[in-house]
Amino acid sequence: MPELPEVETVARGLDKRVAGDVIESVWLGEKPEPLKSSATEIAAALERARIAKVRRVGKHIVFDLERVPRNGRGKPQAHGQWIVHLGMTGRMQVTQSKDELLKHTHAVLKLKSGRELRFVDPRRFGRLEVVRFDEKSKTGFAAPGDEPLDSEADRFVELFRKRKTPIKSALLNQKLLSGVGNIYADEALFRAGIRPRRSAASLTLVQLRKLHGALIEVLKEAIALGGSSVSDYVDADGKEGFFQLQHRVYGREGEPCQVCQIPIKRVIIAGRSSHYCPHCQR
DNA sequence: ACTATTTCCTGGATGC
DNA sequence: TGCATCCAGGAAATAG
Repeated sequence: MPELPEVETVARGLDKRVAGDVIESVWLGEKPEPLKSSATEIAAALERARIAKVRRVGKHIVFDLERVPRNGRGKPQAHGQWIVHLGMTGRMQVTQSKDELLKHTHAVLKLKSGRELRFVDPRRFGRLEVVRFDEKSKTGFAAPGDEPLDSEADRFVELFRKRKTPIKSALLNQKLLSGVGNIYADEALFRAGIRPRRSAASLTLVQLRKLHGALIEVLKEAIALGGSSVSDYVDADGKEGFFQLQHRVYGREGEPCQVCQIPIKRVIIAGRSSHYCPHCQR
């Protein structure tokens, strides 16, 4: 499941491989498509655009697009952005055009280098959209919440301290922080020693600060290992991540806690599996 | 203004 | 072996 560390890994891989390349043509799959923008809008924004940069914003992959003047001279102009959300099973591939098309391929971009950039998503939870710049506005895509890795402790505390909802739900709320999903919410709560059902408002300042530190720590460690491969996540090179081996609670229901040996519990909060140690987390 | 619940979607796992 | 059912979950939509 692509959360912040997985999307960061994919975006870095894509930037390394396709930045500087030019999109020559776009194919989009049959309806119903996982599109937020219309197919026409997407094709119009992408065709003949140069990929200046690929980066992550929240759980979104942002392709910064430029247009090169028709005569080939003059500076490329910032033109718009292509936003890809991988959902649960979404995947970006950089392939040769002769490579076999995977089932559930919803978008194929032909690149000037002869390669293709493909979006594959069996479960169709992913989303594609474009943001086009004009003379007046070059406001790019912005995630609804704060970037977890850039968040300051004081700001983090302020975001959460008045919420009555369980801290687990608050961590998953993209309007507060953008990028945290089920795995890293559970892992951060374990590291901070906080039970997922505790209401955010009931936590002390010390606990909230500890959670802030734990979240940044676990996200950074996960990025360093290329993210977590559970179900079918792979990066832009088709390689799996390794952070799933470091999970201390997620997906470990019934296994002994690595700290106290008490079995890890699993409960449902806000419709999501939540894993925790009943002894270490209070 | 918040918070909680439902819905979307398909492959893989499980049960009888 | 085969068929039905359940489950995973991000975020938008809906309801309270």
